[in-house]
Amino acid sequence: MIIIDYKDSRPIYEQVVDKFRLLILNGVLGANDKMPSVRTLAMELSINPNTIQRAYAELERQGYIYTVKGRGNFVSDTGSLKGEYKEEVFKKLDEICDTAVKAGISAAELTGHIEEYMKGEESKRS
Amino acid sequence: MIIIDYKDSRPIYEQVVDKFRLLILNGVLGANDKMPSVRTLAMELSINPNTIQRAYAELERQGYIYTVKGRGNFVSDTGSLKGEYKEEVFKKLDEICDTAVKAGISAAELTGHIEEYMKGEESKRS
Amino acid sequence: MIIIDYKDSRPIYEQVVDKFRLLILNGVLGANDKMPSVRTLAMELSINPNTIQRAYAELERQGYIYTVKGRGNFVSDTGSLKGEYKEEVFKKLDEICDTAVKAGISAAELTGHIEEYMKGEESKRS
Amino acid sequence: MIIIDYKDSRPIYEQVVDKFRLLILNGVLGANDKMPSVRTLAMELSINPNTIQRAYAELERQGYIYTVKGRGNFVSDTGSLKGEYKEEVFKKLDEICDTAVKAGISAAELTGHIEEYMKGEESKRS
DNA sequence: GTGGTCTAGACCACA
DNA sequence: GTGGTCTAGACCACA
Repeated sequence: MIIIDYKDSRPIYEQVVDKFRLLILNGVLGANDKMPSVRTLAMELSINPNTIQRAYAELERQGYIYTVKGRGNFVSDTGSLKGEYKEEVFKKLDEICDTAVKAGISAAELTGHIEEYMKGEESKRS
Repeated sequence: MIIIDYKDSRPIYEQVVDKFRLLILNGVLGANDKMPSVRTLAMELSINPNTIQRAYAELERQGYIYTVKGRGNFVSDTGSLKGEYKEEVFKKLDEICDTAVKAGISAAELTGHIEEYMKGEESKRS
Repeated sequence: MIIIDYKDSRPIYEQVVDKFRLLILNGVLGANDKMPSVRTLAMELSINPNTIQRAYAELERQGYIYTVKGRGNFVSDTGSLKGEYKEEVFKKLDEICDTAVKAGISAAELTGHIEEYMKGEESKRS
Repeated sequence: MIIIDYKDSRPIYEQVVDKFRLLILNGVLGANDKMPSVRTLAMELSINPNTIQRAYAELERQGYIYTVKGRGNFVSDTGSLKGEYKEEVFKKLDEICDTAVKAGISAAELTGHIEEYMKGEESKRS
């Protein structure tokens, strides 16, 4: 379900956070589903439990999961999360576009590329 | 000419690199212009000279500047750089869009947002 | 009668204790009333019986209930309990106010806020 | 400057966070002041550096400090923080008052006690 | 069994 | 020197 990319420069705990965010946002993990236990997942991924712990703590802080002491971690209601995630994505896009324009790339080139790319992806999936 | 944002989480050398890339790409610094000396710039920004050194090394590695021993650093021909920079930006955009789609955000929302945003920016500048 | 909030970060046994303390203090449960049996309540709330056991032990320790072997748990006389509870609340309030003042919030702001808030609550109930 | 209370049930990292929040909010530590280095503070308090690290990470997340890689941690502008802290305190007070009222303590008793207490504290300081 | 905290110690990026 | 990440391993509270 989750694969760590050791060549990725991002820290492991962040990769774990991102993987679970996707799984939760697109409904693979539904509200109140039980997350794998810290120890189990640590074993599965051959990662130290502390690292998983940190990822789960971050997921909880962001509202993706909640902890019941002695029982485990569970997925929260996805309700407002999708909106927040969208804002996050939009903000990243805006920043990239801003600096791109400053570097002399035209707005038309940027929007053109994205539309092109998304069409390509769409046709791949269909 | 260059301002460091200490509250930015990115390392200082990376901020310096990015600032110069923009200055070179949009022509503020032209081909064969002399870069400020490592020591001077370090003093100006109250930064460790090692950090500037590292930024310059990175700029040279990416082909934005070249070094003449004993004389200093100079801006390269911008020729191919703009194309490479564009590729870099496009790649970043594609990655963000990919994960966004995986999280359940539709392609239409993404392209829609970007077009909207770029139009807003364009009208601000005009 | 009792609802557990799994998203609450406090341990379950503590939530159970607090709920019963309120029920006893405001008279919903009167002196010598029988408490639900450990097993029954555990079933009702889908909670581990050990957890209820622990909550009851804590309630007994604080004097809110007493145990009769073989017969069950019963509510104590509320007599002195209300006074103790009040002390407890006052102590918590004092601590919060102390640190607030240390952080630079004025005493007037604190008392002002509380009066304001209580008036609002009072009017809601009437 | 900072003292850990091992009898306090709260985790060490949380105590460190709270101590620094007070120092920053009431101006003992001003904007852009350097925080003690993780290692130094760890030595001083005979605490593991990881624990300090965690406290600092939390302080950064809450906006009290910012990190400059390779340089250290620095105090942020206190501007909006005081307002947020006040909200936090008010929320805690409201919750306590709510449950107190549910337990049968009158609003008048609560506000009366606080006013009384704050007056007492005020006269101590003057 | 489940998560939370902490220590000891290592290694890395950055300045 | 400074912070950031990670491992190994221990101990505790809670269910």
